[in-house]
Order: sequence, then structure tokens, then C-alpha cells
Amino acid sequence: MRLATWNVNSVRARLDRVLAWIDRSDVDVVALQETKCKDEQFPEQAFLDLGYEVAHHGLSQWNGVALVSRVGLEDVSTQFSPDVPHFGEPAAAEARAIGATCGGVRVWSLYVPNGRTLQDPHYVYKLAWLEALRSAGVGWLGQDPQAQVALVGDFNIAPTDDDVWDVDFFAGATHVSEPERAAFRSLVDAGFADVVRPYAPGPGTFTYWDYTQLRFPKRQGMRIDFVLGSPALQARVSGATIDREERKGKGASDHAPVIVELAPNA
DNA sequence: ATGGTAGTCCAACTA
Repeated sequence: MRLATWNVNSVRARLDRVLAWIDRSDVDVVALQETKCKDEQFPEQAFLDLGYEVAHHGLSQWNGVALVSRVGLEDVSTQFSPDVPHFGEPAAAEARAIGATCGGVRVWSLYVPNGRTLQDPHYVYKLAWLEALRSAGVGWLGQDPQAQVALVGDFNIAPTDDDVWDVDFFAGATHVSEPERAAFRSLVDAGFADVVRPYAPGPGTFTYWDYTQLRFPKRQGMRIDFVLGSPALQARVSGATIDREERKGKGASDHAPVIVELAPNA
């Protein structure tokens, strides 16, 4: 089974590219982030025509997450915990998570809050959101240590200095702060390993390149998109790639797709 | 030449 995650930065603005990529990449399950639309605006039929089921969660023009699957899509949930923090004035839930069981794997498509700046309320929200995710993950593995769980998506964290093109450039910025990195490590310590890294070593291996300042051709990116797998899922991983080619050309998302190959269940 | 973003929807925000 091939499982992918991709922050598409608007599914409507680049629907043709998204469909073409899914079609030629032979992926069974794709987690999308930043669909940037409400449910009623999501172009579901185009995915159905390709032979995939879709579950989407979008509340406004911001955020938005989806799961696309041709191996089943069951038990959809848009809340990994009753304690997911809210944001805004008034505080409200945002469309940053959707989970479903696809081909026996519990897949969560996640769009972690950006944080904006270290002084912004959004940064506090980001850390609280990550703690709620960690707590939920501990609960799932506590109930069933053999559960096949994949926490995938845009984590908006560069876990190590090797995951940014220039450490000095990001001094004092979000994505690289110690509390964010500690939150990422806590997810790993809870049992959710970065299953891509062994197949995509760094430094200089990235999943995101800012649209500005010609960051992509200069190879100045960040590694912030991940597939984190529970122990039973890790055991099935036989390969992984970051599809840097998809970042090229007119109409590309600023993120590249990340793909993991899973061996059949033993 | 010494430059240089893109999405949501039209003013400003988000990333």
C-alpha cells in the first residue's frame, strides 16, 4: 500500500495538478492539507471519477483537510480529542484534522497551526494543539499497542537544524523553537516515528520551499511535512520518497508530496 | 537585468 501526504495550498486552484499527480503516482491513500475550501466547495466528483473515495473537512477559506482513498474510508472523524484547543475571537474549532481507517490503517491528515511568531497567541495555540495530539496518540497506543496509526501532514516544525536551509535565517522564528521541537520529539517518544527520514536523509532534504525569493531553485527549503507511524506501522515501511519534482513548474504547491510504501500485513 | 509569491476574494489576511 502506498500512503502519501501533501499540503496542496488550495485544492481548487490546482485541481488538475493534484489529480494528475494522484493518477500517475499510484497512491492508495492521500492525505491533503490546506484545501482552502468549505465542504460544499470541495471538488469531490473529480476524485470519485479517478476511483477514489473522499472525506473532507473544511469550515471556511482557511485550513481544510481531506483523505482520499481507494482502499476504503471508514469511521471518519474530524476531532482527534474532545480537548482540541480552539482559536480566534470568538474561539472556535478549526478544520485542521480528519481521520479515517483506510486499508486497515488509522490515518490522520493533520494541518498543525503555524504559530506565526513566538509572541503570537497562535504560537500558544500551536503548542496546546500538539499536546492534545500527543495525549490522544498515547491513548490510542495504550488501548492497542499493535494499532496501525499514521499521523501525517504539515507539522509546521523543522525538528532539527538539518531541516532548514539556514539556521541563522530562522533565529527567533517559529518552526525551529525549542518548545516546538520538544513537542515534535514528544510525539516521537509517544511511539510515532518519522518513517520517511531513513529513506530521505539530510541535510538539505526538504518538503517545503517558500514561493518568495526563488527559494526552490536555490534549494532553500524546510522539512516540515511528515509521516509519523506507530510501531506496528513502522514495521511495514519498506520505502519512502519526497517528490521534489512536483514542486517544479507553473501552478505548483509550495509543498512537495511525501510518499511511504507499506509492505502487506504479515 | 542586479530583478523575484501565492491563495482566499477585492482589502487584508494567511502562509
